[in-house]
Amino acid sequence: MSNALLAGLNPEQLAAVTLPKQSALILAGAGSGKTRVLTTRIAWLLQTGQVSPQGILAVTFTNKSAKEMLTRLSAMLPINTRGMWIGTFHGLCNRLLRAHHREAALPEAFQILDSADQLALIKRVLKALNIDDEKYPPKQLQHFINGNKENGLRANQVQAYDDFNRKLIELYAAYEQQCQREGAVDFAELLLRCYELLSRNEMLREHYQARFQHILVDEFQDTNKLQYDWLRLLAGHNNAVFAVGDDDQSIYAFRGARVGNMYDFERDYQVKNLIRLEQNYRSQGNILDAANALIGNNQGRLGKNLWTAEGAGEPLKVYEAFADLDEAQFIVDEVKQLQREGIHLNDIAVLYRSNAQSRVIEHALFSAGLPYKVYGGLRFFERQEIKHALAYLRLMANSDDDGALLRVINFPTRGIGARTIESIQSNARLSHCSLWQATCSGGGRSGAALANFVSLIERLRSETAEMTLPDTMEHMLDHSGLRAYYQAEKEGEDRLENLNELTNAAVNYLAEAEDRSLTGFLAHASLEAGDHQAEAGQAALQLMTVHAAKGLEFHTVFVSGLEEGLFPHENSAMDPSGLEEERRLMYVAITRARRKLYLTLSQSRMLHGQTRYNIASRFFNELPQGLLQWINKATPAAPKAPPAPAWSKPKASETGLRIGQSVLHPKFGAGVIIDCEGRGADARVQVNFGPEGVKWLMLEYAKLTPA
DNA sequence: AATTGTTCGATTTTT
DNA sequence: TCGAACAATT
Repeated sequence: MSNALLAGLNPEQLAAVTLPKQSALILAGAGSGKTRVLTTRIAWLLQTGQVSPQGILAVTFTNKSAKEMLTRLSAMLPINTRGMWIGTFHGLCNRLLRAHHREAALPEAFQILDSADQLALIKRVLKALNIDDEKYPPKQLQHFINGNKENGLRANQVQAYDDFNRKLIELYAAYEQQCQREGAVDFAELLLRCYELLSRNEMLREHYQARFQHILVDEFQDTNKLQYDWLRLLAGHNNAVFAVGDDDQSIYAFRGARVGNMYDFERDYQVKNLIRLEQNYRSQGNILDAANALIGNNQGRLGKNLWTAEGAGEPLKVYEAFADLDEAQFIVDEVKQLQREGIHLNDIAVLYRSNAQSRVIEHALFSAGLPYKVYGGLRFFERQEIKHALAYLRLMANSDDDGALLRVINFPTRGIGARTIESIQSNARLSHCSLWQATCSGGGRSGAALANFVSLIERLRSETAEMTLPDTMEHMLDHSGLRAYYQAEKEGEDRLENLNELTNAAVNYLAEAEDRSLTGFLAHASLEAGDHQAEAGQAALQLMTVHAAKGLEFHTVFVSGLEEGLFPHENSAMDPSGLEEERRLMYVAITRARRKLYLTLSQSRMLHGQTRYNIASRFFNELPQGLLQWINKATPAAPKAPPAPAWSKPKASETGLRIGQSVLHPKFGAGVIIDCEGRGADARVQVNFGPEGVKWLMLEYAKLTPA
C-alpha cells in the first residue's frame, strides 16, 4: 500500500478506513485510535475521489472533538475544510435552521437558549400562569420537556396518563408558545425543529440527501432517539453512515442516550460487517485485563476484548482507608512520591463519582501545597457578567427576547423596580406582545425611566449597525453602563477582566467563523459555552468526575470512593440497567490510565453532614484478584473515640463490636455496623450489607464474625 | 437596593 | 455539611 495516509494502521483500522460505500458500525474500544480512523476515513474518501468535500457530513457531540477532527484533517490533506459539514449535532442543526429559518417558521435572528436560559423561561411561564412551583418544580418540567423533545414528541403528541401528567403537557405547550413568541430555541428544539423541517419539506430533504453521500458519526453510543431518527432521515436510501462508538462507554443514559441505538443500527442499516477495534494503544496489560473482566459482567454487549502489544505493567494498587480524610491523605502522599519519580502533575488525575467528593481531597491537597485543578465549574459564557453583556446584544438583535430584557432592564440599576416590571409583564400578557413592546408603550410613574431604557437600546442598535463585532462589543460595554458598574464594584476585578475577554472572544470568532454576524456570535456563545476553565498555566493535579474524564488519558489515575452506595451510586444500584451503566462508568474510569491505576475506598465517610459506613464496592469482586495489590488492610480500631456523653447509646464494644466495624454474616455476606441498641440479651446492631440492604440483627442470634 | 437570615436539597451534564 | 436560592430585613 503506497498510500501515505494508510501507513501505520492496523488491519482492523485499515479495513474500516477503506470500506466501500456502505453503512458500517465500528466498535471502537477505549484508546483504539478511533479519532484517527474517523479522520483518515474522510481523508481517504476525498483523496481517492470517491466524494467531494461537499458530500461529507461528520457529526460529533462536542465542539472539542469537532475541532480536533478539522485540525487533524487539514494536517492530512491540503484541502479547505469549508465545504465540509463537520460539527456537533446542535451546531449542524443550527446551521441548517439559519439557512432555512423561513421554512422552519423561525425569525432570522432566533436566539438559542442554554439550559440556564431555558430554566429561567420555564419559571417565567409558571409564574405567568400562576402555577405553584412546589407542585410543578421548574427543574422537573424542564426535564419533562427535554425528554419528550428528545423522543421527537411535541406537546400534542404526548400521552397523558394522569392529571399531573396532563398538567405537565399543558405547561409544555405553554412553554413552546412562549418560545415561539420570543423567537427562542432551546437545545433540544434545535434538533427537533431541524428534524421536522427535513421530514416535512420534501425539496429540502431531497436536496440534503443528495448532497451528503457519506455521513460519519462519532460517539454513536451517546445518540438519543431524535438524533438517531435525524440521521436516518439524512441517510435516506443511498447514503452511507459510518457509525463509530463503544457500547461499553455509554454513560449518558440519564440524558436520553440510548446504547440500544448501536444494536438497532446493525438491523436498520443492514450492517454486513461489524468492525472491532480492540488493539489498545494507551494502557498496559493489567489495566486492560481488569477493564475487560469488569465489563464482562454486563449483559447484551456487542462484545470486545481490549489487548495491547505492550507488557502487563504494574498491578492495580488498592488502598482501603479508615476515613475519607485518610483516603485523601493517602492520595496526597502518593502523588508527592510520584512527583519525585518524575511524573508530571498534569499527567495524574483523581477521579470520583460525584462532585461532593472533591472537597475533602481538595482540602488535603491545599494543606499539602500541591497545585490542583478541578474541572466542572462555570464556563466562560455562563458567567454572570458575560450573560449580562450577551443579554444587551441579544436585545439589540431581537427585541422580542423577554429573557434578555428582564436580565438588563434594571442592571445596572436605573430606577425600574419590581413593581414596574410586574406591570410590564401583565400588560404584555394582556396584549399578547413581548415585554419590549409593552415597555415601549409603558407610561405611568416610571415612564421616564422606561423611555430612557428603550432609547438606550435603540441607540445601541443604531450606533453599532455598521460596526465590526469587537467594536460593537466595546461600544455596548461602555454605553450600557456595564463596564462602569464593575469598575465601581469592590470585587469587580475578575469580572472586568472577563468582559475584556469577551471582546477578545469576538475577535477570535471573526477569525474563524463563516457567519460573521452578531446573531452568529450569539449562537456561538450558546452552543460553545467555552472551556471548563482552561488556565493552562502551571502544572496541576487534575481533579474531575468520571464522566468528565471520558475521552481523556493520564499516566496515573486514582479512582476514589469505591464503596457501595457511592460507586455504584445508591440511586442507580437498584435496577439492573442502572447498575450496568455504573459498571460502564467504572470501565471508563479504569481505561483512562496508561501505566498506574490506584483504586481507593474508605470505611467511613462524611456525607450530607453525617458519617456513613459503607462496604467495599462490588466492583472489587468483579476484578481478577490476581491483578490487585492491596497496599494495606485497614486496621480500623484506631480509636478516634469521640468523648461519649453520659446519655450516649450503650456501647457495642461490650460485645466486641463497634460502629464502623466490618463484619461477615453467613447469609448476607460482608457488611458494616452502622448503629447499635440495647445491651446484654437485647443487644441489636444495624448493619449495612450494601446490595443486600440495611438490617437490624439481634446479636444473640445473628452469627456475625468480625471481618 | 444591598445585606442578612432561612430553607432545602444533595449523582452524573458533551449541547 | 455546606451552598445556592429565595425571603425578609435595614
